[in-house]
Amino acid sequence: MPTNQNIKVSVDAVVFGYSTTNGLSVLLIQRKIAPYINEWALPGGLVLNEESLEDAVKRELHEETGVSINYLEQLYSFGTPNRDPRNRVISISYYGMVRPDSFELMADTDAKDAQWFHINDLPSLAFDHSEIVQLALKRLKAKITYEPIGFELLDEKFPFSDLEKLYASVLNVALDRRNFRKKIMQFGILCNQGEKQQHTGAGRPGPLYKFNPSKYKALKEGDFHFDIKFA
Amino acid sequence: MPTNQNIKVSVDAVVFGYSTTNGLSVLLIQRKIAPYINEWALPGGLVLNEESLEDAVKRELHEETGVSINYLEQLYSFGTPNRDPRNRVISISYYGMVRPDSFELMADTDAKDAQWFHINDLPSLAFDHSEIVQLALKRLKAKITYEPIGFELLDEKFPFSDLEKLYASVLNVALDRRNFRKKIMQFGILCNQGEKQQHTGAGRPGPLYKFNPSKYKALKEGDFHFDIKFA
DNA sequence: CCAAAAGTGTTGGTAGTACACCCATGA
DNA sequence: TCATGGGTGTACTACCAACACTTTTGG
Repeated sequence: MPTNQNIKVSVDAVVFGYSTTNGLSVLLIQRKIAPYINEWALPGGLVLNEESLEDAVKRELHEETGVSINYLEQLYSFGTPNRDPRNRVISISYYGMVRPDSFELMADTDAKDAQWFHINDLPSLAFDHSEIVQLALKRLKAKITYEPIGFELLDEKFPFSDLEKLYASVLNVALDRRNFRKKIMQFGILCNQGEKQQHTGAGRPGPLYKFNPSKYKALKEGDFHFDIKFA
Repeated sequence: MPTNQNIKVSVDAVVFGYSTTNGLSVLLIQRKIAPYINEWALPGGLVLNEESLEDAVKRELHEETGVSINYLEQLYSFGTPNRDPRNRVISISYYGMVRPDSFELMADTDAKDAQWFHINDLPSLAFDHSEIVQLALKRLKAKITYEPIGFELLDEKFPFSDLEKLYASVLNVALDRRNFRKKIMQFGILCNQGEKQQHTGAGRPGPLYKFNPSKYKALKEGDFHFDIKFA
């Protein structure tokens, strides 16, 4: 085995957040060190010798932004020889989701600042990170139609309309309220919590729901398929 | 940037082949060097310093088996700390397809032998390569239902029944001949070559078809979706 | 003329889409 | 009482699944 290989391995995370008021956003850090000093980039960094790839992503993300993630999935590995101007670095990218309100952002280590940016209003990014974000978005849009991952972006208890707005805004389509509700309800993966929405301003308050992962798992064992396709 | 990282980067290829008589197979090499000497493994090896990941896969594949590939796609990156007993090595895996008859296998460099193995009759594999093959198979099954990649496994000109057998054997289901034909033909992505099958033994010979990639591309620009779902 | 594979239509069920009005609440 | 958002049913359409006999060829 030749040992003259000189390539570094890093991980990067595309973390999506969602709020009914602001829509879909991505978590970025402002770099404290060269290259691309002061520019915005994905949280991430070199993998430690004894650490799994997932652990590396979670560690870097926590160090740089203060965010801990629950849903995380590998996206793609980027290895073009000159994507990093210093050495050759391949990046194994991940994407994940959090509820933005559940964390206070705290920049640290290599990051000077950490912020949420709306998906349609991203700054230009360091390295090939724009490409990574676009790929992650594409994957999110696809995945949300055939796996119930949208719930990772909502509060644990949510009114039905939040789910509807989430789908409409992520998929960027207008959808029929009645048909959407019918479909989701048929799956039987939501449980009504018996509570009502509180102080919503105007309008009739609706009940709060909770996603039931064990019910979903049971259904998946059968030949049931979660599948949302609208327009 | 700390430079004490000591991780090597390799690529591995899961190459699928298909023939109407033998069904779906995977290309494996027998290792010439330790660890796992003499055991079967996926073709692959370390990425060179100046080489893209795809180039690395193609090079290793060609060196070790004599096969050149046309369709190739990234699968997943495996990075568990002890997956290689020597050093830490992360592997970026790819999967691809060839028509097995179009190459004579020639083992070389790290490979002592190179052979096709039927997907249901694989030997035990070195490293975590069994896991990689299983993942590739899962992806192939999924992908063949929503992208017309099956053609990569057939001869350029093929009788309709070959396509049908391919789907039946990859997806491992019995499918309705009339409905399958109806669906594929509706897409309009096959062109009849005006030739007939030759010396087929018994039975009525059918016409030969060719996949029309530009027609498919045109359709995809619209809101058309290739989609085969049976049983 | 027999065996093997190719070719071909119709029907019933199911799931998707389109669409409009009433209800509960807060201001 | 008005504005805002929540909640609900039906009819039409389009697609999918099931199903069997005839045709062409080689032996």
